[in-house]
Amino acid sequence: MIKLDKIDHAILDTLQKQGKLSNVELAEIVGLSESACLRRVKNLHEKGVVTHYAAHLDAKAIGLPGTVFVRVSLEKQQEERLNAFEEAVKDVPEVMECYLMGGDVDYMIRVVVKDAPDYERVHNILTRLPGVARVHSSFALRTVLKRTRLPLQKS
Amino acid sequence: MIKLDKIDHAILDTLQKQGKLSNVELAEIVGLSESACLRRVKNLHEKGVVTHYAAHLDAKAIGLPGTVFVRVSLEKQQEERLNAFEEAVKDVPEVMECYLMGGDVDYMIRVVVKDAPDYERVHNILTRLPGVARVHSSFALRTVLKRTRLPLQKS
DNA sequence: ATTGCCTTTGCAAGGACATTGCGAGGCTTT
DNA sequence: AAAGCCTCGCAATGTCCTTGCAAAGGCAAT
Repeated sequence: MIKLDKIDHAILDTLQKQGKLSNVELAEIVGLSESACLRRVKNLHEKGVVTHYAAHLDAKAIGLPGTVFVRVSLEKQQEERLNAFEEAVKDVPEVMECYLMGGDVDYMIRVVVKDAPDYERVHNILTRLPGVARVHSSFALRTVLKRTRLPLQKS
Repeated sequence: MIKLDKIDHAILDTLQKQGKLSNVELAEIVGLSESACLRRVKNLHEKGVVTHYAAHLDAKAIGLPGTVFVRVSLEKQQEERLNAFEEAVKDVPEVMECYLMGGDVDYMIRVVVKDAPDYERVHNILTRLPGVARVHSSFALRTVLKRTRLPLQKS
């Protein structure tokens, strides 16, 4: 794990909130000169702490207001089956997150959709992925909170 | 809903992948002049399609490799109770997502943590939020896929 | 405490970029 | 067909990014 001092934390915390901030503004916020600030940001990239920058869209504005949590159980828990499913699920663009779970369910998936009929389409895709035995869907009625800013405490 | 043409889609799709792209590079990718491209990007901001830009961090690199899905049931489903819980959950920085769910569970929450002991701390916080009756936790064994790029199909 | 080494900083300059105004072209409406 | 509107490309100004270099700070060993 990479050592991060207080200024690094300030940089990361700020860039998580305002990724498009100019370097001069960022430098002023964290209390560094432009060059020193830019070097630290670059370093955080090279060390892999910052993976990438992304514009975030309003899901409603582009016609994808729906969120569905899908729990997928596979037929067998063989290694090759897991890989086949995992590779296949990456090709479904509506799938935003996928986690291998402990407990009675194999995968937890978050899917974005236009509406209920649109989810039927995605549902059919998911049930046909390799190794899938059961698919259990839970619709979200409303998004209460969606955050991209990871908490940066003292490590 | 805002009307988006093919170029808008290209802009959004590109900025979702590479939010730090310079305007000149973006203009070349989408096949526009710099000024025209910049105006469209600005417009997408003003219309609320693009909400903000964010740097994305490697959760492992900053010591938060764990993901826990938490299902929270409230005591009563009164409007005021929902609001109290929702406002309180926003103040828990480890909570990255929170959805009001249909079905037998009230809220679905995704939490990031350092490890199991760290989750105990967060668990205690969550159980003490206003109106909480039951908290059911599911640890993710592994992150298979985490995407920030929403699918932009023909609407 | 002092020396030496290494890291990180601030300053300055050149080059790249963002941002505005202006006129031209295309599309829709009447 | 003509008018109006929207969006485009071009050009110029101001801001920002980016690199080199010398100085200051932190750390370890003596």
